[in-house]
Amino acid sequence: MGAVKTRRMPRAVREQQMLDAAVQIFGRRGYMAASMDEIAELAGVSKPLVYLYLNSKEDLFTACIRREAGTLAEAVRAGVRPGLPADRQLWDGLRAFFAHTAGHPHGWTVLHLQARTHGERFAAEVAALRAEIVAFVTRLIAAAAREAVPPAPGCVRAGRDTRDGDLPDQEVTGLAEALVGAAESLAAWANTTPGVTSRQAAATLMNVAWSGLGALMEGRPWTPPAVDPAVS
Amino acid sequence: MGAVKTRRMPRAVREQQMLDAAVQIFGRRGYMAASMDEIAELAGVSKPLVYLYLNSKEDLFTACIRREAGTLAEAVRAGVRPGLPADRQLWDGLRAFFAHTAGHPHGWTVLHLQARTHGERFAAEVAALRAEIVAFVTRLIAAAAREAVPPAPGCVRAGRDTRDGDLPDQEVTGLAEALVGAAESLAAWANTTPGVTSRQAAATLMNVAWSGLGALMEGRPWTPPAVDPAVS
Amino acid sequence: MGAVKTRRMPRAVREQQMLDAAVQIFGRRGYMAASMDEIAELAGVSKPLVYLYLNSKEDLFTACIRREAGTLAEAVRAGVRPGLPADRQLWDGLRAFFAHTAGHPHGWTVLHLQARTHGERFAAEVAALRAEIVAFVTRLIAAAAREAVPPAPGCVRAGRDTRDGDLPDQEVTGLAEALVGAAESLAAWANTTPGVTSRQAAATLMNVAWSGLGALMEGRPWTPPAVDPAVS
Amino acid sequence: MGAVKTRRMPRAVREQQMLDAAVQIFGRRGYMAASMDEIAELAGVSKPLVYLYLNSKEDLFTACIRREAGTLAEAVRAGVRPGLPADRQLWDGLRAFFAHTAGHPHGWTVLHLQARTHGERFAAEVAALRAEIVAFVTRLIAAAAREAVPPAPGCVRAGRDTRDGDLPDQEVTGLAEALVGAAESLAAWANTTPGVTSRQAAATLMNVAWSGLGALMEGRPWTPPAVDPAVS
DNA sequence: CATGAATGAGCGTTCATTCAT
DNA sequence: TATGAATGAACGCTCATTCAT
Repeated sequence: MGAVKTRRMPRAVREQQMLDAAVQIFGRRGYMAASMDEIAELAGVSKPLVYLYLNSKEDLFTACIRREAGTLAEAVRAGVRPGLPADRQLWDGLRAFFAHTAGHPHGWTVLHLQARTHGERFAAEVAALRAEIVAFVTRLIAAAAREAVPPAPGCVRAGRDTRDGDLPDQEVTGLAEALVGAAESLAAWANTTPGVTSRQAAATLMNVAWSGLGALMEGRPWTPPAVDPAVS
Repeated sequence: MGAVKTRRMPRAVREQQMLDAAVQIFGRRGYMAASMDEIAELAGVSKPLVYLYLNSKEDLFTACIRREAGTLAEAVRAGVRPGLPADRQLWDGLRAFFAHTAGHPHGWTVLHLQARTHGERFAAEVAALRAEIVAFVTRLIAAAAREAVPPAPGCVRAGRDTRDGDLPDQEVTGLAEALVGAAESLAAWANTTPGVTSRQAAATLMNVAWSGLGALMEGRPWTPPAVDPAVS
Repeated sequence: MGAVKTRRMPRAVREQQMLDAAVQIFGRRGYMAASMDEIAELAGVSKPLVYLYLNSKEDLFTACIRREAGTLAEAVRAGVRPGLPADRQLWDGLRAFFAHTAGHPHGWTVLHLQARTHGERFAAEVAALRAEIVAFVTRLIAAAAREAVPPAPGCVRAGRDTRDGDLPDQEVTGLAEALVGAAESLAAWANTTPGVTSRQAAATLMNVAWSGLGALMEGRPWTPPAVDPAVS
Repeated sequence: MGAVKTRRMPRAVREQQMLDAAVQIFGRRGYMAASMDEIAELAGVSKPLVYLYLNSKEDLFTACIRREAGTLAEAVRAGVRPGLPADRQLWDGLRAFFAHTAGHPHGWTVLHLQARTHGERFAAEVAALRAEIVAFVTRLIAAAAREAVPPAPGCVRAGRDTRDGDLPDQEVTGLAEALVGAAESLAAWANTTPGVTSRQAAATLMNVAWSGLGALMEGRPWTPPAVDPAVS
């Protein structure tokens, strides 16, 4: 392990090596437990060079987060073709997401666990990525609602108006949050459970999510029990 | 701030004070950034006493995790009445889960973020809790399937056999994982987004999840597109 | 060298040992070149203890400056008896000053050289001491002027009014500055030149200074040549 | 800021640019806090070139000291015309000294503060300059004594023989030391106190010093009190 | 002549942990 | 029971200095 000691590399290359090493160490040990010494050694350079190029531990961590967030977002974006129906887009996005996280476990750990655990400054970096994905999912849900709506012109389903605005914004966001959380959870599960492919994980999620959304939008929601006064 | 300085407390009480302080500090600062000095000070005792009772930082953290996992599990257990229908049990469990995490933010942070980011040793502790919850949800899903299946004896739904075993174990576990992940994500969302109550979060989740499960078990799953040979 | 390793000392004692060591090292190496390691070793304690008691290198240096400035000021104050004539007070003050600086060379170096060379923050600390001494000298000069004035009641010397206000404030301050600077210079000279006692140094300075002041106050100043237009 | 980037300069010029930059940085930050990076950048050259021309930080600092000492000495020398009376020579020398230090504050800081605070090696460099100035002043005092002595042939002043040898060498040196110290102190005072010109500072010093010397040489010294046996 | 790339060595600071009382 | 006193070990960061081109 540890890059072959090749001297005199151009700066850009060295920087990527350092980021590779840093993502690995940060993913394994966590931000605080990771030592710059270990990162430098794994990158095959001396510590001062890491500081020369990346300034500080904080900046290095931020650079890791940005790079990993960028490649993950790009992977999902590349997996989705905008023209297709909403369910197909979601399916493709999920497949790309599971595939990328499975292929970059350290990067995923950095984004999913480490960045959110060590200070607002880092959490904010990932929050942008998450917000982008949640927005993407939100758009798909809205699109699905629109596609699903016009069953019969003039038809009104049981006491509910079923135009797009059928689902309040906040509920849509909540649904997107739930879906993203489920996906994150399944990614970890699929990546650590032998015998589960990322395709199966995606299928499982689509199954429950898309059907649930359909039922929801067709006006067949699950009804909570009347408020139990003892629990509020 | 900090417990009132009362001398000569029985050991059990002192230990709880220390754990209270530790959970708070670990939750606020994270495992590594938390200092034994600060914990001892907040607990109102001297540092050697912390070591006398709890041996080391690792052991102290483990004790925190165990206690918080125990109280969370107990809260969920207490919220559910076994005799009721599966959907009601799930609803009650979710409500209890959201309520407890909202009421113990430091404890929840310790379990959800800190314990999973600082070494296998701690992650394993929470994994046990998560496994218990996933198992609980898995049982409910299975029960729901059983309840849903025999709608009319002799009825056979479109080409699929719809007994319990209809859904393979692995898929059920996957569904449970997804549901738990969605719940975790929604807990964070509801706890940090103003205007969203934990009840609404629970309702949103039940809506999509239960409807989705119903559709699944009635043999109307979402069908993935045929494998695109170009992407595998 | 280095205190005998005596364990478990009360805090106040240890702090003085640390300050002793720090003054010595700071005096010898300068603020920046002094290492906390060396100071701790000379004090006979571990480095963390130095930080526990004195917080940081800056604070340690400040503490050194304050202590040395305090003892020097105290020594001068103790050497002067307020009731005596101005020349006697100045003489006693000089003797005390030379004696103290000769007896505490490291402390004097810290005050005179190091503190003024390493940042405004430290310079300001010594400035207070210096201001006190300059003020003391200023008072003596003014007193001398008052004593010298009434040679004959009604007598007016050549075109100059010879009350106290005779010498403008700024000039008095300048004189005090000059005298203090001369004293500092002579202290270094006497302390490093073999065969020169601090008594001789004091006598030399009194000789020129007091006579000069006398001449000045009697209205026989040295007259600068007319302004040479070539030099401005 | 920083020299315009002009390539291919002759070595001598480049060296001067480096020394200019170094004096400025050393003066501002102090010897240890000054970084070769900053100096090279301010000089507009790359760091290896600084090492190529000036070997090391120590050598660079030494070169700075030598150059600044040289220009200061030269300025004083140029300000004094040997044929004139001693008091006029001293006055001119002081004026030149104050003017040069005021005009080269970084250089003066390097000589007066930095060089004396960072090791014998550098202190010795400035000591040479100081010795030269002290020697110059010593000569002037001696000349003044000679001028002052033969006021009236045959005249003998109160019990003291007043030829040149009247003042022992050591005392003359001490006087010169005092005067130089006073000048240094006044230079700092005049350069930092608004409303005080270097001309006033010089006048103040001449006033007290020359009158004092005069009184001294005319055999009217200040007499120290009898040794107080209690104090030694 | 000039520089981008690279490092050995060391420093200020902190922290979990223990001893002696 | 409880604590003031003390430390070994490590970490983030910087800097003077040198290759290789």
